[in-house]
Amino acid sequence: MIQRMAATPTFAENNIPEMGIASGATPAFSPLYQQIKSLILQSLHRGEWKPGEAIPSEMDLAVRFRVSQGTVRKAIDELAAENLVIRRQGKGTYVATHAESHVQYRFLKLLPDNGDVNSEGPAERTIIDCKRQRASAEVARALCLHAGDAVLQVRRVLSFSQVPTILEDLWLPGGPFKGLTAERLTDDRGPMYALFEAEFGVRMVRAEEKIRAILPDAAQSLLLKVEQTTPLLSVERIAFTYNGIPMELRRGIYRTDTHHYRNELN
Amino acid sequence: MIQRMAATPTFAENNIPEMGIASGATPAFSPLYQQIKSLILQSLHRGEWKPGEAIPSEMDLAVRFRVSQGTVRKAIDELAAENLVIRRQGKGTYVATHAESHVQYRFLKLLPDNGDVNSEGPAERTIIDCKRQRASAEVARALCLHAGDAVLQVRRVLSFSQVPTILEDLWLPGGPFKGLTAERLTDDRGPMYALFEAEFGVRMVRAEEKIRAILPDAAQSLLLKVEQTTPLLSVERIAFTYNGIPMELRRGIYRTDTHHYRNELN
DNA sequence: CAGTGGTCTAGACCACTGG
DNA sequence: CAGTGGTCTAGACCACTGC
Repeated sequence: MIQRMAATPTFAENNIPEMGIASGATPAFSPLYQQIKSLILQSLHRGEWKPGEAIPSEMDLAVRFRVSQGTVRKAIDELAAENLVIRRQGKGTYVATHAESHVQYRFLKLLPDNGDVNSEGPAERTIIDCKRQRASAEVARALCLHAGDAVLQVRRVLSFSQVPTILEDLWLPGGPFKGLTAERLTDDRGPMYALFEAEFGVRMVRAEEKIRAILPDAAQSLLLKVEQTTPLLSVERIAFTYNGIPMELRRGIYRTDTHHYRNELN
Repeated sequence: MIQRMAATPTFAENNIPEMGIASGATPAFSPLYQQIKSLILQSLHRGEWKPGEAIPSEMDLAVRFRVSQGTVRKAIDELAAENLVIRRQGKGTYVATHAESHVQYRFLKLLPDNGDVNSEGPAERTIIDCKRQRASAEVARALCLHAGDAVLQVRRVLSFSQVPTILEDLWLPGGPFKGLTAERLTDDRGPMYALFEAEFGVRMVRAEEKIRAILPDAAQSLLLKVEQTTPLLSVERIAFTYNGIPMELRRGIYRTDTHHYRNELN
């Protein structure tokens, strides 16, 4: 239900029954373009347009929502700023994807010390483990599940130029990722998040990381082939889908003698 | 020199001689609002409006630059998105400042593990050293100076609840920071970047950090009161002013047993 | 060429602030 | 109340894409 601020000359008291927003109590007022934005967001979440596909043109959306093109434009501007959508002049607006994103590995901030990302080629990936489990209290909290719920745990190593550099443990909610196997992961090339989109319809949109310095335990030092006295970067990530629902807990351990974690502050 | 895309009905071939952009060869075409944005940027850089002050209203700027309010608006939108300026409805648009920013310590991403920032109170700061020096090759490169140029080096410790948690070394270009002394730093309360604004007219706008895990050397472990076997976070920061000129090199060493470095990915 | 996003304008009205 | 930023519309034209 779209609410207008007040009577406007052309569309006084105009409302569209666009897919009911649960139709509960009318939410606190928000600007038209925000309402449009969240309608588009719902369509993205619902999979009306898949990653990589074009969404309708601004004019089409304006007609559909019965607002001016400028209002749709402002909504899409925000979605583009949040990397949910990509505008291509002369072509259209496309649903962002982790595949062919050309900023592949968008969430991986580890770079080689000699800035050239291409010098080392793509990461070699080794799946060490992929098993179904019950969520520990800690994992359940991070993923908004109940302790004991089914989760998938994956462990893998990423190597650059044959040097094992990253050891990662992932926990994924069992429901959305039903059917994920070690083979599926091993066979795949390209970012893991691209596979999640294509196979499970789960698109990661935003993430939070907590970073610490640690020493590896015995198993970790073995897998990364470093001494147990080598300080390593511990990176705990929670990744979210469209509606801010956490869909992945990831604990990475990074070697930082030849690489570094790069961050930009604004 | 403002260049318009082509003849527009009202302002055909209209140009303003607003403060010459070095007047060199006309730069490749850019949209009007980008030109306005960079004119405003120059005024900020030049100090026409100081941090915390209001800039002219959108209407005033529109008149001054002879464009419509909407175009000025779009320019200011981008400046606001980059945190260079803050909009306050009903009041005006203000030059952003590190003082009273209410997101104080905007660039400090270290948080206590029990999310509550207020539980530990403000950081206690101890200046250990502040001396004039000649830039090493490495420092010179980071600050775009020549090796041997005058730089200021500062070393300080930040403690939370009496626990020394951060050890920082700073290098600042000698020119812009002429007159900075240990006393000036010690007497000051509030963020260091706020002092830089107020006393030296240097506003930090953006920064890049390289993060690694390290073990402290003898001096560092002494100052932070940790064993030399305790892994610590090494954070190397280069901070930039308006025009992307590097004005600070900072090497921080963070304890991460009670705190963590928090990052958001989009 | 038609269709898309990108820029620019002009004008109306709203919401908020402070005197 | 006047002045500010915030929203919304309508319409013109530009730049780019692909047929």
